[in-house]
Amino acid sequence: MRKSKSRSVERLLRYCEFVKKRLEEGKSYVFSHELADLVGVSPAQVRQDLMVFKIVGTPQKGYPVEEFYRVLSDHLKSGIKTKIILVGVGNLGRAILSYFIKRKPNLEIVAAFDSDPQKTERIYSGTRILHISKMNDFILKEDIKVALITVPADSAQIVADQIIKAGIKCILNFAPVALKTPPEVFVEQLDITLSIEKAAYFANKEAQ
Amino acid sequence: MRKSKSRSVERLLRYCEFVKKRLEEGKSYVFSHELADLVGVSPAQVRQDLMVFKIVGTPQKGYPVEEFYRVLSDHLKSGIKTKIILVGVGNLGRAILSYFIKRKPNLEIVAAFDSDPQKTERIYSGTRILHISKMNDFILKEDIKVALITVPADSAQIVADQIIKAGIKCILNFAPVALKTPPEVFVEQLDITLSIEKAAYFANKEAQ
DNA sequence: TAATCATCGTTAGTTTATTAACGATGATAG
DNA sequence: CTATCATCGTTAATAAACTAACGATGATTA
Ligand SMILES: NC(=O)c1ccc[n+]([C@@H]2O[C@H](COP(=O)([O-])OP(=O)(O)OC[C@H]3O[C@@H](n4cnc5c(N)ncnc54)[C@H](O)[C@@H]3O)[C@@H](O)[C@H]2O)c1
Ligand SMILES: NC(=O)c1ccc[n+]([C@@H]2O[C@H](COP(=O)([O-])OP(=O)(O)OC[C@H]3O[C@@H](n4cnc5c(N)ncnc54)[C@H](O)[C@@H]3O)[C@@H](O)[C@H]2O)c1
Repeated sequence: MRKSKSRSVERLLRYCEFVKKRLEEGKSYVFSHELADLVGVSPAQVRQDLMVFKIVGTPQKGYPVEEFYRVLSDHLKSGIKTKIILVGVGNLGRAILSYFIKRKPNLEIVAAFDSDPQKTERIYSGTRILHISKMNDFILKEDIKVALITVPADSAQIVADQIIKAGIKCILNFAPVALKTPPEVFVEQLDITLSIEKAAYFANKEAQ
Repeated sequence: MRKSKSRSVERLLRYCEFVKKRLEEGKSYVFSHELADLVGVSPAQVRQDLMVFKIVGTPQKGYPVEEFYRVLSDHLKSGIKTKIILVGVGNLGRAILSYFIKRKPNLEIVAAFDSDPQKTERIYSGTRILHISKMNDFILKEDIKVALITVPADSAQIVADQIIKAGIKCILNFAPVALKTPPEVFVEQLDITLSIEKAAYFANKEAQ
């Protein structure tokens, strides 16, 4: 899948959350440099992001928060509740489940799946844990498009194949393997270990 | 900090791990397209990565695994054990602690810190959990350069300021806030929620 | 009144990241 | 023996992401 403007989507999501808070605080305007600080880019980048959506501000007051929020939340569909499943209820999977409960109103982890019968057919942190054998039907019936993969590396590709076949279009993969997927499927890789190794690399470099 | 060639470092780390496995399997050569598949880039990119390190191969056999591993592991300092601390022993912090125990020989989480006295002064999954008040001295005495931040968003900046003052040079931040840090500090942001929101965005877009 | 100022929208330029392309190589097949 | 082939090293081209910079605006200050 084209990841087109993937980074700008990240920023837009953060802007949207921020201006929502502004709105609730009763503030009417926001400056590009405030948003720039929020996400860690230059004000020029922020202005460019907003230009695309024809959100116009004035040099005196900045951008009008209300219109800003309306346009962005409409584009980002932040009103729509997205149903998500999680596959692999291990240490990481449970951490995510317990974090997400009631945290984000527009994201809902509607079920989790595991191959271990000891872990399934119960509720964890408000989420149903079902056996993997029920996954295919569940995805189809509930029309799920987004999945989080938190199974061991060996199983990640197998799981990916299964869920894509069932209709999943967007995957967040925490397993440290590059998934082979058809081009229309969006895959985001979140490799915690790799990130730590990278940090370690720079630490050792800096020290010469 | 200059993130220079951050992406290529990620790939090099994966190549290194892969050729190590090759070596153990007794294979002598590897082709660029095999490495390309591994990390999800073109063979041209792989060849370019290796060119920098003067690792030369032949069109007939590919790249010699032994020299490949020697050069890369030397550059990546994968022999050096990097000491890491973790701050914030919540759900995510504990998941990481239990994952890392004995998993990566060159990375060691030597201690974890928390502000909650109920969670500290004990061992979790083989790692000492100490009270945050002992963090500064620990970083100094043990000469720690890498830290993982897994505290709530409100506390992340405070923690970052503390650890940077104590000497931390590389931070992996799991809290959903952009940290303000001096330019010489390497910060990697791992925002799980943002990644999920991004996936949800693409899922809703695809559906029109 | 006029100078100063921060910030705007926009265009141009820079940096980083990645792929395309091309001549060269030498093993293998006809 | 010669043509074909996959793959090499390398350079050029392209794409993505971001910053710099500039004229414009209008409020504020001198
Ligand atoms: N926990 C961490 O902090 C951490 C850090 C870095 C990377 N990761 C990666 O995240 C993933 C999960 O890590 P973890 O620590 O939670 O592992 P874990 O072993 O605790 O949990 C894995 C879970 O997946 C289940 N599972 C295995 N095969 C399955 C299958 N085919 N279908 C459905 N469920 C299956 C297991 O029963 C288990 O519950 C791994 O790929 C790991 O490499 C985790
Ligand atoms: N758990 C997840 O799956 C998940 C998902 C997305 C984002 N995150 C982010 O990761 C971070 C941790 O998440 P979590 O679910 O583990 O939270 P948590 O509330 O379970 O744990 C946070 C821990 O940090 C400790 N803490 C708080 N302030 C501190 C301070 N100043 N110094 C030291 N320790 C302090 C708390 O005592 C607690 O143990 C959060 O910023 C969260 O937004 C987590």
